Amino acid sequence: MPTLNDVAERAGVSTATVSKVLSNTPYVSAATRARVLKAIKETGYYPHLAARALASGKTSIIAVVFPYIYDAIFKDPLVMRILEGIEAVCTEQHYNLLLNTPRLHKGKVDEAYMQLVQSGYVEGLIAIDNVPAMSFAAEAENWGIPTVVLGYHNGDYQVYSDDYQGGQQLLRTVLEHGHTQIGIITTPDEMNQAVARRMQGIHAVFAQSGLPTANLVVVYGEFSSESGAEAAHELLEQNPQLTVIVGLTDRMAIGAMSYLQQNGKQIPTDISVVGYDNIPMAAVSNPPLTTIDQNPVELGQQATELLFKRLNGAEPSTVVLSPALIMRGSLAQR
Amino acid sequence: MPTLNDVAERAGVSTATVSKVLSNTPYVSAATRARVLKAIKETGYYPHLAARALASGKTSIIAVVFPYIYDAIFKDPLVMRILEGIEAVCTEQHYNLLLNTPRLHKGKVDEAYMQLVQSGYVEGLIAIDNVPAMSFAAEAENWGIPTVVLGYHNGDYQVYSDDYQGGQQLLRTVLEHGHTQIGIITTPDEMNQAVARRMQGIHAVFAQSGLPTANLVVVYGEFSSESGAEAAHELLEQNPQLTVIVGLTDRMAIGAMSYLQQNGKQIPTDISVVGYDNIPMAAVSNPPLTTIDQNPVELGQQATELLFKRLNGAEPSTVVLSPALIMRGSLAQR
DNA sequence: CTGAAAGCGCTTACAG
DNA sequence: CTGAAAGCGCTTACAG
Repeated sequence: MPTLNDVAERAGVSTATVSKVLSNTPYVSAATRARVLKAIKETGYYPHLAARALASGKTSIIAVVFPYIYDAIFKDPLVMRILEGIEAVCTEQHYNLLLNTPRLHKGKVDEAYMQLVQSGYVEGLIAIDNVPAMSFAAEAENWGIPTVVLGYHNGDYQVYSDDYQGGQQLLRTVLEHGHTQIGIITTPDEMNQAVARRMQGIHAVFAQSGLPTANLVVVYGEFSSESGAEAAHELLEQNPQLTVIVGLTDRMAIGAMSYLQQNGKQIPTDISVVGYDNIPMAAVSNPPLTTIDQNPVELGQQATELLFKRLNGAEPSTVVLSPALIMRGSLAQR
Repeated sequence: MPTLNDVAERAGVSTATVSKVLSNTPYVSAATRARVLKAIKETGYYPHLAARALASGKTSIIAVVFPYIYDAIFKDPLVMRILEGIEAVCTEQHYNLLLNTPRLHKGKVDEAYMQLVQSGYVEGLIAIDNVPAMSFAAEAENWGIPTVVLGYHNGDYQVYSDDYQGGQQLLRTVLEHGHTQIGIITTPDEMNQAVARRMQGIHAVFAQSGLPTANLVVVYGEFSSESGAEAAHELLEQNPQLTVIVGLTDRMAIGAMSYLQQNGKQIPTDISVVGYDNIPMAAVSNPPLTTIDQNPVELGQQATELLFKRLNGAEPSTVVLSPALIMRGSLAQR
C-alpha cells in the first residue's frame, strides 16, 4: 500500500506539502498541487485513516448507538430505516459508520460502549434512545465526543418526531370516524418516552372530546406483536363494547388484528384497528393498517446533518419533525 | 484521557511493560503485573485503539458490507437479523462493527468502499452478498483483508443457508398437501443467487413429481410486496386453475396474499400461499404464512466465528446451514 | 509557497 | 523479567 512518503518522493516534494494538498490548504502553488495530484493518481494512494486519526483526531467515523433491549431492537424495522438515512448522509460526507448496541446494566455503563467512546475512533455519535433509564449520549459527550440524540433523551442537540402531535392526530381521526368506545394498547411509560408522548397526545384530545372517562380503556403491551395479541384479548374480555383498538406501535396493532381475526372478528366491519409507525408490514397487512408515519429515513438524515453541523463548529438547534397520518382500510366509519 | 505513559509512570515501569501486561505476555512477574493492573484501574485507562491500530495493524474493527441495491436493502428484515448475529459475536470478542453499503456501478468499484478497504481500519470483513454482478469480497481480500462471504459469491471462505434444499423442502411440502397446479413467483436469476437456487430446488422436486410441465407456472417479481401482488395478478389471469402460489421471498408472498384477498379469494380455502424467509410479518399475517426459515441470526454468528478463526490464523471451511420449514395456516390440504 | 522536525499513543524486536 | 528506542503513517506548528 502506497504511503504519503511514496507520493511525496514521486512528486519531488515533502510529505508536509502532500498533506497540505490533501487537506486543500490554500497556500500551495498550482504547479505543485498539480504534480502532487498526479503522483497520487499514479501511485493509487489512499490515506491511511488510522494514522490520520492518531495525528489529527479526525477519524472520519461516526458511531451510531442504540441500547440492546426490549424484544430485540434488531427486530424493529424503524431502526433499519433510520440507519438508511444516517448512512446516506455519512456516505455523502465520506464518513464511515460504526454500530454499537450497549447492554443496559443497572448502575454501570456497558464496558464495550465505554471502550468505544474512549477508543479514539469516534469523531461524532448519534444515540437512538428513547429509554429513560440511562443516557448513553451524556456519557459520550462527557468524553468530548459531539453527540446528537435521536429521540427524547435530554441533550442539547436532539432530533425527534413529534409523538405528542402524532397521538393527537391519531385519536382525532378515530373520533372523526365516529368511534366513542376506544381501547388503547400502549407500553409502560418508563420503557419508551416516545410511546409515552403518543399517549399524552391521545389523552389531551380525548379530554376535549367530552366523552366519559370510561370510554377510553388503556392496557399495556411490550412492543412485540404477541404482546399486542394478548393486550387485545385483555381489552375485549373486559370491554366487548369497544369499536376500535389503537395500538401505539404497529407491531402491537398487527398482533391485535391477528388476535381479533382468529377470534372471528371482521376488520374493520366489526371493529377497527389503527397503529403507529408505518412499518412495511402495515401496508400489506389484511386489511392494510391505518397508522402514523414518522419518516424514519428523514429522522436519520436530520440527525446526521445536525451532527455534521456540530463537527463543523456550528450550534444547531433541535429538530422536530411532524408525523403524517396514513389512512388505510383498517379504520372504518362508525 | 489517560495514556499508556500515565499508567507506566504511576506503576513505576516502562510503557513497554504496560503494553505487555495489556497483551497478556507471559514473561511478566506477578508483582509487576499486579502493580500495572492497579495503575490501570486507578487511572481509568482505556487503550487508544487508533494508536494501537497504527502500531500493530490490529484495529479491533470488523466491517460488514452489503451492496446498496434492489429495492433498498435497508428494508430487508433479514439483514437486520444477520447483523444481530454478527454483533453478538463481535461484542463478545471486543470488536467493533463498521457498516458499509457500496453502490453498484458498472465496471468500477465504489469509491467509499475502496477508501474503507484501504483506510487501515478494517481488520476483517464480512460481505453479505448474493448479487452475481461484482464481488466486494474479492476486492477486500486483494488488499489483504481476511474476508468471509455470507452468501453465494465464490470465495474460499463462505457461509450460507442451503437454498437449494430449502426450495426442495418447500415444493415437497406443497405437493404433499395435494397441490398439482402450482404458481411460482421468483426473481430474475442475475439478481440474486440465493433465490435462483431455491428455484433450482423446486425444479428438481417438480421434475420427479411426474406432473406435466404445464402444471408449474413461473413469473417474476423483484422482491417488493408490490411486485408480488402484480405477479399474483399475472399468474391468476393466465392460470385461474392454480391452487397454490409459492412466493420465493416472504415479501412477495405477502404481496400476493394481499392481492388475492383484495380480489375476494379466501386463503387458504380458495388458494394456498407459501413464502420463503420467515420474516417477522409472516407470523402475524392473516392467515399466518407457511414459509422457510434460514435462521439469519445463526448465519451472522457463524460468519463472524469463521472470520475470527481466520484472524487467528486457522483455515476454516465453508459452513452450510439447513433451513427449516415453518408450517402455518396459509397452506391447506387440497 | 515549502520543508524539517516533532508528535499523536501505541507495539515490537532487540538488548540486557 | 524489564526497558530504551525505533517506527506505524499521518498532521501541524514553526521557520524560512
